[in-house]
Amino acid sequence: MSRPREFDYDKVLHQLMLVFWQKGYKGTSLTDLMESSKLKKPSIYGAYGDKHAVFIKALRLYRMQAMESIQQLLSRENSALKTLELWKSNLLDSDSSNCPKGCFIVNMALELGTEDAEAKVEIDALFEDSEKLLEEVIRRGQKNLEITSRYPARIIAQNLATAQHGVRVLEKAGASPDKMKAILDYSIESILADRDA
Amino acid sequence: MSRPREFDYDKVLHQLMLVFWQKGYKGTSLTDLMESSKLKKPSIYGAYGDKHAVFIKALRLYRMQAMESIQQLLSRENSALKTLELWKSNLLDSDSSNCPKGCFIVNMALELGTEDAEAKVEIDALFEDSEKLLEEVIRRGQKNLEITSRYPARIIAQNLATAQHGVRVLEKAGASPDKMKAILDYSIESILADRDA
DNA sequence: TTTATTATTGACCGAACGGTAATTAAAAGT
DNA sequence: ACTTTTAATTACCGTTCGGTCAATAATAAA
Repeated sequence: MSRPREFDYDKVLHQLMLVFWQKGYKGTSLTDLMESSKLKKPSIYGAYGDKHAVFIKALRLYRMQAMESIQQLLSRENSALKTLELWKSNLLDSDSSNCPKGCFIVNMALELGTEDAEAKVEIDALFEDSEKLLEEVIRRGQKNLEITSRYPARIIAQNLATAQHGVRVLEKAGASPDKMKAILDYSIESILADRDA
Repeated sequence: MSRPREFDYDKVLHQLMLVFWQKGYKGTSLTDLMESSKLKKPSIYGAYGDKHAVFIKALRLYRMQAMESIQQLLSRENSALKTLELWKSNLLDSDSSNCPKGCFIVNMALELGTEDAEAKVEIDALFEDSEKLLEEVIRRGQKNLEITSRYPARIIAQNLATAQHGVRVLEKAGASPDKMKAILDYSIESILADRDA
């Protein structure tokens, strides 16, 4: 018993996310959001809330998509090495794709730090979850003797996650895909098991 | 034959840098700069130029200080391992010190990306120079058989630099010093030579 | 067909933004 | 003492910011 909205809520939220991803939180104005969504201010406000609420919804959407993406990596029952290669390709592909540079969450972690409590929830959640998924991959690889057991899986996973953050920094700063590839190649190669013995 | 300025140019620039470091470029208003420097708007403008010019001067100051700091690490003729330990302590100390979280340059790299050409000069310069200094340390360590020669010094240095960026991300996001220490410990330990043979 | 509810629109708000013109004050050169 | 030059202060400018009010339009329920 009411007028239905004339736009696709999820589709528009995706568009809004892209704007925040590209321009940052403070760098995005309501005018930017209006242009990309082709909605007027009160429509955005009515559907998603104020600027900060839109932003948090955008962060959450990004996190969900990112989580799904990396969970798919693991669900396919590949070897640990193959999974890590897919992880690497994923990082390199996103660089050449048409979406904004870098990881939205990492970008926002550095813009907002720990000041925005709601944003911090999303940031911490993605960081922890992706670290845990990497740990699971490493654990598998250690059981299969693909990956060194010289260090605990957790430590190795922490380091891979940190390397990923670092690569995101380089990506955003305009580093070449070749350089990013070299770094990720090393990150993987240096934890292979056949070095041990 | 003119009136001298009543404040210390360099001291005030340092203060202004801290504001940009803490609040980011877009997050810093002229009012913020006025409060921290205790100067009025036209005084700031007269001495340093407009907001963007102040910002670039602040970035350059930070880069100079950072460069000097890491060059000092190398100039003391320690072993490569000792130098890397100092490098690690440096990263961990800056976390517990009273200056803003994270690396100013990394923060700005992620806020501005490649859009601000003048800022990009400073960002690229610090990234490249710190990578080169790390490469020099690694090269020394390889000659002394302290550090593995399984990979070229340049690759190892790239990876250490990337780990540093990643740690800066974690620091800014509020990670514990313990976690950062664990990651840096691994980064160093995993390139020691006594693993090879 | 009427009524209730909600989406959309256009106009508008006060506040904060970066920046500047005009004035006053202070030093140095003559 | 007087002029010149530059710093500091005050008041102000136009623009953009995020947000909202009032009016209109569209749907579903009665």
